[in-house]
Amino acid sequence: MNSYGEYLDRTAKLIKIDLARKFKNNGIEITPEQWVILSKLNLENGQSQTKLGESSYKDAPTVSRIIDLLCKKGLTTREPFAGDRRRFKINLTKKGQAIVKKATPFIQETRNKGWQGLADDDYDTLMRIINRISANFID
Amino acid sequence: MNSYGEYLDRTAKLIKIDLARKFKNNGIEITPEQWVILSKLNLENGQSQTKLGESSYKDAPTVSRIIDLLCKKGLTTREPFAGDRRRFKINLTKKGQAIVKKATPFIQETRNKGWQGLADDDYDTLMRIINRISANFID
DNA sequence: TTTATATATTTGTCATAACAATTATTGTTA
DNA sequence: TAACAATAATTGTTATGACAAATATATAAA
Repeated sequence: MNSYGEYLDRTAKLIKIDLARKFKNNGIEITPEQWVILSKLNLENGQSQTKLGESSYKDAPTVSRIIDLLCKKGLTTREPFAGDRRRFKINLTKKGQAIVKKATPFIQETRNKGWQGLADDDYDTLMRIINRISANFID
Repeated sequence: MNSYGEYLDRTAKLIKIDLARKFKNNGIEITPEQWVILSKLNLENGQSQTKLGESSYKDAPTVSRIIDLLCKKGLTTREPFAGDRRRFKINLTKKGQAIVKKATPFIQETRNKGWQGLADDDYDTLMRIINRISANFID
C-alpha cells in the first residue's frame, strides 16, 4: 500500500485545473474554490462563514479571504446577523446567482469528463474508500 | 455521480495535514511537498528540475521554488550540468539524506493511519479509479 | 551561418491553505 | 457583576500552485 496520498493530490489538482480553464474560457471569473462557496450559498443563502467553512472543508481565514474576493466582485454581501454582532449572513447577490447558473453546466462537464470509462458502482466504491481515509484522520 | 472532486481534494488535504504535523512534532523541518522532492532525489540523485517536476506532478516554477528552499536549508545543492548550461543536477546533501531517513517512518505511519479499515484490494481499486480519472484529464 | 524554434529555469502575480495570534463579542461561572 | 472561557471573524506569515512572461542556452532549419 504505497503513496496513495500523492495520487489523490494529483487527481484533485487535475480536476481543479480542468474546471478553472473551463471557467476562464467561458468568461466565468471565479476559481474552483470560489465556486465551492458560491454553490453552498446557492443551496442555502445567508450562512455564516463558520458554517460555510465546515461544509466546504476550509478553515476560517481561508473562508474569510474567499468571501472578501467574492464581495469585491459583487457576487456576495456580508449582512449583519441580528442578535450576534460577531457573525455575518453571507448572501448571494443577483450577480452571484447568475454566475452560479452560468457555471453549473461546466461543473457537470468536468465531472463527466473525469468519469469517462468508470461505472456507477465505481462511484460508491471511490466514496467509501476516500471517506474512510478521511475519517481515519479525524480523531 | 456527484462532487467527487471536492472529496478527493479534502482527503488529500487531510493526509498532508497529518504528515505536516508529524514532521513538525518530530523536529523534521520540511513540508510534505518538500518531502516529495527529497524522496525522488533519494531514489535517483542528480536529477534535473524538469525531471523532478514530471515525477512529482509539479510545474517548473513550483519545483524551482521548492529547490530554492531546500538549498537554503542545506538539504540539496544545484550542481552545473556538464554539457548543458541551462540545466542543474540537483543533489541530496548528507543533511538531506539524514532527513529522508528520519522522515521515512512517519510517511509509513501516515499511510497506515489513513488505510485503517481498508483492505489490500481496496488499494488496487482506488488506484484504478483515480488513475482513470487522472488519465481522463490528460489529452 | 544566420534565423527560428525548442528547452531549462527563473521571476512576477494572484489565489488557496495552514498555522499562530489578535480583536470583538457572547456565554458562563464564581 | 466581574472574571473567565468560548465563539466568529480577521490579520500576518509562509508555502504551494497555476499561469504568463522573461532569460539563457541549445538545437534545427533555411
